[in-house]
Amino acid sequence: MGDQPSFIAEARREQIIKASIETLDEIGYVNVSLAKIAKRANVSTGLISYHFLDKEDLLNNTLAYLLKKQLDYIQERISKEESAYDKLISFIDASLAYQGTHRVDNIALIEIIFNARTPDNVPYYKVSSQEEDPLYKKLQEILCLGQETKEFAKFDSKSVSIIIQGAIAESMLMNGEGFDLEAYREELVNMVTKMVK
Amino acid sequence: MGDQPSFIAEARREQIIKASIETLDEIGYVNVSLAKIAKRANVSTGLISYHFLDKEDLLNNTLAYLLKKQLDYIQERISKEESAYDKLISFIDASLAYQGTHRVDNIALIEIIFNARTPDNVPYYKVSSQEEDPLYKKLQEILCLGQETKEFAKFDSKSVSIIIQGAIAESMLMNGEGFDLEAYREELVNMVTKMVK
Amino acid sequence: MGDQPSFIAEARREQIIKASIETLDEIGYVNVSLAKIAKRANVSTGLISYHFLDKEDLLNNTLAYLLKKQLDYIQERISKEESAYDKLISFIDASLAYQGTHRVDNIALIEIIFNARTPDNVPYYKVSSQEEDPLYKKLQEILCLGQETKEFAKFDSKSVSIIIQGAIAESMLMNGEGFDLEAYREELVNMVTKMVK
Amino acid sequence: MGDQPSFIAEARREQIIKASIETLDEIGYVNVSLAKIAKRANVSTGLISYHFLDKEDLLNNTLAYLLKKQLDYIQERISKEESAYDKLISFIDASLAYQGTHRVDNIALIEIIFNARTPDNVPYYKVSSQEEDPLYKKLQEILCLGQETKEFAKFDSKSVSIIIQGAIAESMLMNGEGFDLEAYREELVNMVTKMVK
DNA sequence: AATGAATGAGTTTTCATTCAT
DNA sequence: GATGAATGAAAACTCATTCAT
Repeated sequence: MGDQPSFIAEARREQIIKASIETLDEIGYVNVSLAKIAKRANVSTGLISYHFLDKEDLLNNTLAYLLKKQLDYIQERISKEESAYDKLISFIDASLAYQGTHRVDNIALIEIIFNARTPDNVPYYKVSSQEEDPLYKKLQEILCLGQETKEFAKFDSKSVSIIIQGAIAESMLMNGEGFDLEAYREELVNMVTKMVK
Repeated sequence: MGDQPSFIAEARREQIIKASIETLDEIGYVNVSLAKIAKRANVSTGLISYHFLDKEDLLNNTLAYLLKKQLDYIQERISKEESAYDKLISFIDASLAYQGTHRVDNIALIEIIFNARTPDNVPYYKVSSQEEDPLYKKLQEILCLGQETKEFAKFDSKSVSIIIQGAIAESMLMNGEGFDLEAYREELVNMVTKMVK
Repeated sequence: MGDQPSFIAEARREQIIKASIETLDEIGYVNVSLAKIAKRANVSTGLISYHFLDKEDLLNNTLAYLLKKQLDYIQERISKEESAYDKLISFIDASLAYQGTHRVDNIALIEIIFNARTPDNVPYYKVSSQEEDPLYKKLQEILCLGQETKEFAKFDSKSVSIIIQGAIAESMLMNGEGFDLEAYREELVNMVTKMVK
Repeated sequence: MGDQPSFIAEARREQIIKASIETLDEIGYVNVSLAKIAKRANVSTGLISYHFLDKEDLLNNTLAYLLKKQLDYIQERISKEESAYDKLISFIDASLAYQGTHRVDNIALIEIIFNARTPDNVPYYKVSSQEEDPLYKKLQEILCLGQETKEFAKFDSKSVSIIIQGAIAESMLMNGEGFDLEAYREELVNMVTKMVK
């Protein structure tokens, strides 16, 4: 009747996306198939094709879902802070915290970004950087703000945002007994403070 | 009579590994198949199975080849420096330079590490971190050396090595017109100097 | 909603099983492939994988189908007789008759039993003997019944059932012009009568 | 120089045939490959192709080797007896004994006979029966001899030889705890005596 | 909106065989 | 005589996708 997807359709799409996330975490992008996602979602394979154009479309939607979830989480924390410095620390804290509390989402995110390619074979990790990534924009915004308010020293905000994002991303890959997230957070805040002040 | 592989076998293996690297760069881990690698190497698929146990074995050998190549490159640069600080800057310079001069190798490396999983589905990027990665060991070694010689201030060498590695790794993903590697290098050296001194 | 396979699925399964039987007869277990069975059944290979777990599963189902068919045929004949002796002769007659009227089924049965092995390489002909084979049980039952009713003399029913089954099985392998089934039937009944009376 | 195969060639052929027998026993006809036989014989696959025309030729030679071994064994025992009856019992004893003492050879024999087919897809078990099989001929010879000497009663020697061969063959398939070969031998001799006298 | 049946292409792997050395 | 390198075909199986119902 209308153009909007019905409630039930929207619910199904989310159900499938969630199954997709769990499957990505469990067996990895390479081993993921629509059949396995369908089984986990308790629906038929045909239904996935009905709700999504194709496999690529499903994974793009899953990626968008994950990115939005992460962005919302972090943005909400930042918005509570006033000063640029407090926002920056909050950005780091939230980013690190998200890894701990949303492990499955995080793995799924990594799996898609580092495995998916556009139809002309450009890797997503090359596409979705800096220019377009809202998290990158947010971080740079904070750094620029701090420089405007003289909270921060002079530096190339682009480069520093890459360094900070790298420090956050790299810690995602750490696991096992050897890694103490709390200690890392403290040292990272330390170092970032040295960098920007 | 010996157990060592013959010259000709070794040459073929390297030929196949190189074809594997180029194919990984071009179409990505997910789309790689033995048939495509074979076509690029101008050999039959059967020959790949003859020289390698299976696909996993081929990619493990490709990974080892790439890691050794990268490590050799960086280590050679570091060894020319005397002080811990010079070694550290050299480590960063060499790491960034390697990205520029070995683009294809680098993409192939990323593709394998972020896509391959062990038979029981543990991602390689979780397996091959810190504890075992010789590059990580090298970096930490330099940091500890600097602290012993009082060149560097006190800090948690593990955490700082993650930050530095993250800054290097993150820049690998940058490409396109927006990114100025030279400027990034300069700012990174700047910031690392602030961190360790 | 139920767990039972749909009518159409069941029909397809039987169609594939029948194609499997014909193919086994024509080219033998060793040369059988899913592709050849699919071609004979006029379906795609994928459909076989859709309806059966794997090749082993298909052949196990084919075997079960053949065994049930044979057992039903023989049991129906036996049940019409009253005395143990009549049942015994009926068992032999039915067994021999089945070979003549179900030549293709019989070859397929032999092909599977003498060629298939369990995943740990135990031949089926070692697995499916005496203890479990319902035909063996039936035969022994008849022999024991005859001994209880004093129709038969004393003898080791296990051994005699092996002798009789052997005589039936061996004749399956006879073909060509030289073999006169009717004469064999007569002599076998003769000899079995001598054995049990 | 001459036309006869050299000693060394003959030795190699036997080495390969023996490896072939062991492999047939272990993994069955269906799973046998030249590569596996070569590995067991500690030679290259190429060498098998050098000494035998092709796979079929190797298995035909293996079959001939096994049949001769079995025939020699049984014939040697029979020849020691004088009367037809003693020869007959000796035939049965030797046949049953061979199974116990040459288990591996026996399995290999079964595997070839029930799996191999001629190029036009006629199963070996249909080809090698009665008319041509020397063991069958031997058995029939004994039965006819006994009838000539009046040791035995009148019966169709062809049919009875099938019954006896069947009784022997069937017991080959028996294994496991349930089967008592000694008891079976005794009862079989019993019954055969009833049949022929 | 949803399913299950079906396809055809593509996957990895194994195989018998050949041949230069 | 013997090897190891190489091929091309065929194997079993999985997959994304389509479609009738």
